[in-house]
Amino acid sequence: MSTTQRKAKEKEELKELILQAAKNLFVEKGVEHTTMRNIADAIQYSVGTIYVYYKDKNAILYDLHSKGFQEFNNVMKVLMAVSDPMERLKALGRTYIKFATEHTDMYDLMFNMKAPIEFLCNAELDIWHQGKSTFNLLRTTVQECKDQGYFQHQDVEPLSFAIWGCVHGMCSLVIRQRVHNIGVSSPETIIEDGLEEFNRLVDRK
Amino acid sequence: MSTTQRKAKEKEELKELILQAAKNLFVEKGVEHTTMRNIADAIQYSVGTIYVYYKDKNAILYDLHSKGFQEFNNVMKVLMAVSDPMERLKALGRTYIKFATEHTDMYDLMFNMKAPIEFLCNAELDIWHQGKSTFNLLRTTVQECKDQGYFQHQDVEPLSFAIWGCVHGMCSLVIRQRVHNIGVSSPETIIEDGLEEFNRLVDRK
DNA sequence: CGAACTTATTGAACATTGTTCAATTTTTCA
DNA sequence: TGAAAAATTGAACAATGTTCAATAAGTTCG
Repeated sequence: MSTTQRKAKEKEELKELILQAAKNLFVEKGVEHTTMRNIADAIQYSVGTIYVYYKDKNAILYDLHSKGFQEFNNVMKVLMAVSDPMERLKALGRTYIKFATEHTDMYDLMFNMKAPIEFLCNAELDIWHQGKSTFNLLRTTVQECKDQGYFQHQDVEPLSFAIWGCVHGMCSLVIRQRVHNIGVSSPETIIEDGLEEFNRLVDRK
Repeated sequence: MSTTQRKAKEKEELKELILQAAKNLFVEKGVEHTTMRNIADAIQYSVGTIYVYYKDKNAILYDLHSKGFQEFNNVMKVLMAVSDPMERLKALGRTYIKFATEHTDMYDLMFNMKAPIEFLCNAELDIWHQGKSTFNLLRTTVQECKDQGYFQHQDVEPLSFAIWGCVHGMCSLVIRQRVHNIGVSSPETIIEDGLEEFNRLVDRK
């Protein structure tokens, strides 16, 4: 069976090679300015080969999207070690922003682009597990804050969504360039400053 | 001069015709699934004619984006009549969400899509006036809340940005389908519920 | 070893896009 | 009316995602 195993491994390796080449090109020149032929050239294979390993361009995008969430999830999960829930909540926000600003293109792909979700819908996967589990980290943390006397008379799930929305919204507005040239005093640090003020709203019993 | 005036008026009318046809098609089948030929067919002109009135597809998108902001601005400006600033702040949020959920495609174009901003950058317009003036409505309202004793020790500009981010983020997550199939209990009303909880965070002295 | 069979790879070909521009039609006005 | 100006056309182009018959490489077994 060693040959079939080796074959399978080689196939996986080539698939990974395609994925990484695609990622590099996407980061370098943007998703919509990267062609299938570009990817093929980068790995020194012909266009046709890519279609053996991926159904279409969206499939590559979805795979990248998945890998991104895996990593994102891991980064966030580490923070569950912070015992104080309010501290943890703040840390989740900081880490989220750090990820978004350091991996702009990945973040865009994960949270803004339509392609990966279209692929997901076409594939008829009715639950988006990765998104669900990341959101659960937040929901759990907010619940624990509530247990400690924060957020009295507040509903955990909608509140968690609002918090997620706030952090995501700030990142999204900056990434999608809706804050540039708008007359904001410090565009470089506006997200961090925004988070600081948001934390002040949240950290009250 | 009546002929030249009429000519100018006719040109404007045709430009508007193109714009409305484009908008209808965009709403109907999505921006990226609407072709220039589709727009031409809809208005019973040939493709070439469109290019007399618009430099390229992005120019149409930008024009639509501008018109959208004009309307958005008008809707929001009305709320400045609400004298109590905290009430006004909440009304701004509600109205923002209403606009976003009722004109999904327009909102997407205005706040998420890259094309209009790319056009803006290429045109070397260094200030995005419409975005600026809408943000100022929010900033002014937050400032007035502060004058009334809310948001003590908070910085108005970053706080305004955080508030904007929260509302935008929730809308964006829903529109871009990042909340579907995630296990949230009430996806239909999640934005409104989220806003309600956010308002509870904000409405404390 | 080598022939039959399986798998992997290729790249020309296709349909569809945004965009251009020389040719054609329509309008203007002295 | 007829020549100049303006408006409109649609075939043609380059670039894109995608397909698939043809080719090459690898595997198996007598």
